[in-house]
Amino acid sequence: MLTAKTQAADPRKNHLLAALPGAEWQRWLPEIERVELPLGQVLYESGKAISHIYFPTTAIISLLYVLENGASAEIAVVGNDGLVGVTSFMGGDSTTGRAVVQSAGHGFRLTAQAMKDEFNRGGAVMHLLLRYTQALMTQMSQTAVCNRHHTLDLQLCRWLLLSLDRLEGNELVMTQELIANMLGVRREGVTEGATKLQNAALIKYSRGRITVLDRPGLEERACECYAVVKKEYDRLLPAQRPS
Amino acid sequence: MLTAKTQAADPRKNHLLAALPGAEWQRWLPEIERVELPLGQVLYESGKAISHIYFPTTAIISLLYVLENGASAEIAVVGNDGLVGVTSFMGGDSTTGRAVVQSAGHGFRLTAQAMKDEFNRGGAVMHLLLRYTQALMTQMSQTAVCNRHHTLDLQLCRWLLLSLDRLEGNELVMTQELIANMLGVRREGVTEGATKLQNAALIKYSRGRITVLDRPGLEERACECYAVVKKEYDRLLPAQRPS
DNA sequence: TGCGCTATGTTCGGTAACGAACGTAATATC
DNA sequence: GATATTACGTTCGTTACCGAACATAGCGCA
Repeated sequence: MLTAKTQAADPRKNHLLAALPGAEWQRWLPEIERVELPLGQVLYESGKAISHIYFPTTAIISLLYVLENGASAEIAVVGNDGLVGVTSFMGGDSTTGRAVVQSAGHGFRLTAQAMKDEFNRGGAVMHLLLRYTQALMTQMSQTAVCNRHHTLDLQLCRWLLLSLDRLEGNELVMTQELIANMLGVRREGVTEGATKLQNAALIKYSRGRITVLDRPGLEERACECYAVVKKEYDRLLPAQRPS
Repeated sequence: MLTAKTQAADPRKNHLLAALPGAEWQRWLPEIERVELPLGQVLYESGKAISHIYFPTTAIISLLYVLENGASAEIAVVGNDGLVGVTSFMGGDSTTGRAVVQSAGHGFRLTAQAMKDEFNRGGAVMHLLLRYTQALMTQMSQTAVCNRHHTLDLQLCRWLLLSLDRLEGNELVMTQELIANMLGVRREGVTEGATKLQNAALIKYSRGRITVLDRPGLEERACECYAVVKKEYDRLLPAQRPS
């Protein structure tokens, strides 16, 4: 019998969980645990062992790196398209980065050990996880290049689109300050960029709520980086429902 | 009987090959092929299927990304510490990046299919390759952050050290033009940075030959990024000789 | 209703890197 | 030994972003 709660939070909203073959899905079901992911929560910290792997459904997680002087930059973003904690099955147990909830919501989690065991069974699950990891590497590469060559305006468009893809609806709940931290720039720079986008009638925002008015226009304005990453995700992780 | 040629190019100069357990090593030996890697050779191209996996011994390979407008940036660098073509066993078959020989030398290669088969046997080899891939991800992350926050001078130090670690001796054969392409900056910027380093008696250079005079000084001057990556490589891939 | 907090807007001087053009010097080629 | 080529050096105006300081405006809450 489905309770209201389980209905409200279907694990299969997460694409990776949804892609599990029937047998694996049955095996995982008792292992996964639903968790709330409030804004700002740190899922793992640089150098520390990872305890759980997270599969976001409605939340968005930022993988970011914090320098000694406190400056930070986002390396990649994970939503219902993926999982947080690839390092568990890659064998490192820890990373040099940090994972933070960038947009509040929910997700499911599995202990790192359970994840490792499932991975080591090999087969379809392993290959799915590896393909996801490669997609993540693509996103990381593109971020590096984008940081180097593209202006803040373009990067802001890319970032908004990446976030939007991982949410329902067309509204983002996040302040310019937060965005600035993610992009590794000053808050004032984001204000400037956001103002331009608002003047162009692409978005509308007020006190931590950004509404996207013209998504095609935003895509038009974004740098190629967004499209490249999206295409690669689609290629590596085609939408699939298990039988 | 060892010929002069095989002596001059021991596959086990590559750390990953050196780390193979005895049984695997015996199985791989007839499969690997020695190749010359001249400056500028492209080992794989964006979007195209990878035919071979390369294990550099004396060459250095740059993984870089080229934007639509021709601008480029290095994502990571691979030498005798690793392999080029993780995408073969990660399942994607192709990448969005490009691999170019940045410093001429030699290496060994394996067909992508053979690599995939070896990987899929699981066990120690698979885990070794995955740990290497994680180390590579660390390098990519750090590059992204470094691109964002550090000045050209610092990045130049980091880059020289990364290259130096993958070569024998203390001399790098590469022009400022090439370095500029790798770092994704103008050649003039590299001239300026290199001049400063030379004035500080850290390096000496002339027409495509850079000699490192004071390596500790260079490390001192580099941003934290170099040390972080090195430490993570050492952690994930401890020097090991198989029994 | 007003107080205070937080989000956003604006300004100003400073700097790192860009883009382009041109100068110089070391090595290669004949 | 003259010339071409390639690598490096220098200059100048421009731009994107920084750092800091300060102004305003929406919103919760007493």
